[in-house]
Amino acid sequence: MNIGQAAAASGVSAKMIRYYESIGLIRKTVRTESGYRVYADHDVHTLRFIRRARDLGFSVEQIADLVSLWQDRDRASKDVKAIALEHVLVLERKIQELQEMASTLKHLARNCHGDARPHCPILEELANDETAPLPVKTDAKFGALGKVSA
Amino acid sequence: MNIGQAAAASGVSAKMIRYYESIGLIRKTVRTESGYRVYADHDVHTLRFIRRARDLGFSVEQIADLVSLWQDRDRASKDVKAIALEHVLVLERKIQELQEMASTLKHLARNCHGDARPHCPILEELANDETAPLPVKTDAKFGALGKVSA
DNA sequence: GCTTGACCTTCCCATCATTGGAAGGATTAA
DNA sequence: TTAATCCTTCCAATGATGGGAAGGTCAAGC
Repeated sequence: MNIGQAAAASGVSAKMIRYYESIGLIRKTVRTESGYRVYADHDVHTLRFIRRARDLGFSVEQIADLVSLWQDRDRASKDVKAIALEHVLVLERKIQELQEMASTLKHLARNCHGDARPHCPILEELANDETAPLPVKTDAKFGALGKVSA
Repeated sequence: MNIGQAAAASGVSAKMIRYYESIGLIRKTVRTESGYRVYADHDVHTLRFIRRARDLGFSVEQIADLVSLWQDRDRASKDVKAIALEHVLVLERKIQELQEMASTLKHLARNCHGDARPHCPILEELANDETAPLPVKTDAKFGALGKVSA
């Protein structure tokens, strides 16, 4: 099986298969005399596993861990579960972040007439200086006020 | 005001201020004789606006639109509202995607003992070939079966 | 056998917003 | 004067993916 067929059979693009090989997520395959990569059914099986994990939002690094646990007959299921639950936490943190953005925006939009007039609470809120930004990297080591005399 | 002070006052890092300038999101500032960028209060105000928009997840491109609407006294609030609501849609789509991932994973994790034994429904599901992947770019133009005879 | 088109190879570039760091000049306080 | 701090520009990296060029290979049809 060539890479294109493996791609179609696994749902992982040929580009990504080569990439996964280059970063060591999957092993280098046998090549034909002319240099074409050759894949067997079990390679496609692995690619499908990777594809499913990717669809669940796992990072390539986590996928590498999952693949190696998958191929380890003596794995402990708690190791797999730990990766999954850690990822759930990340997902839920992200979800909450996005929900906060969305609800703020919906609130602002609800109060915006959305007509031809210029008055707009959305812009007003964005321009609102009362909303203090958190500290941030400034390039300067002691912030806007200079070094506080110790 | 130097860039570091503008950064501390706005919550946008000096690095990003330079970047925003380079891509044209903000105007080039006056410089001192020695080349230091000089910022005024209204620049900080703009940077805070940008920072607030960024915190709400707007892309730089959208922020550029918002800034220009903000500075246009004759804007129509519907133009602002359209950008905001479009972004809400994107956010909600993303939220749903992440929620599906999280709920699948939680379901799988609930059924995984998470002990020292190797049996693991999480890995089983990832390895499940029944879950058909969607079509994907393969590098090949006619998929795994070759060109269908027309 | 030769042409053609589909397929493969490697290599480089772009994305998006952001950070890191190097090399070197400017400013400022002690 | 010196040392610390800040500024400058430029280059690189992130993560996962796609785009595309330049060129070699393979299979089908004439």
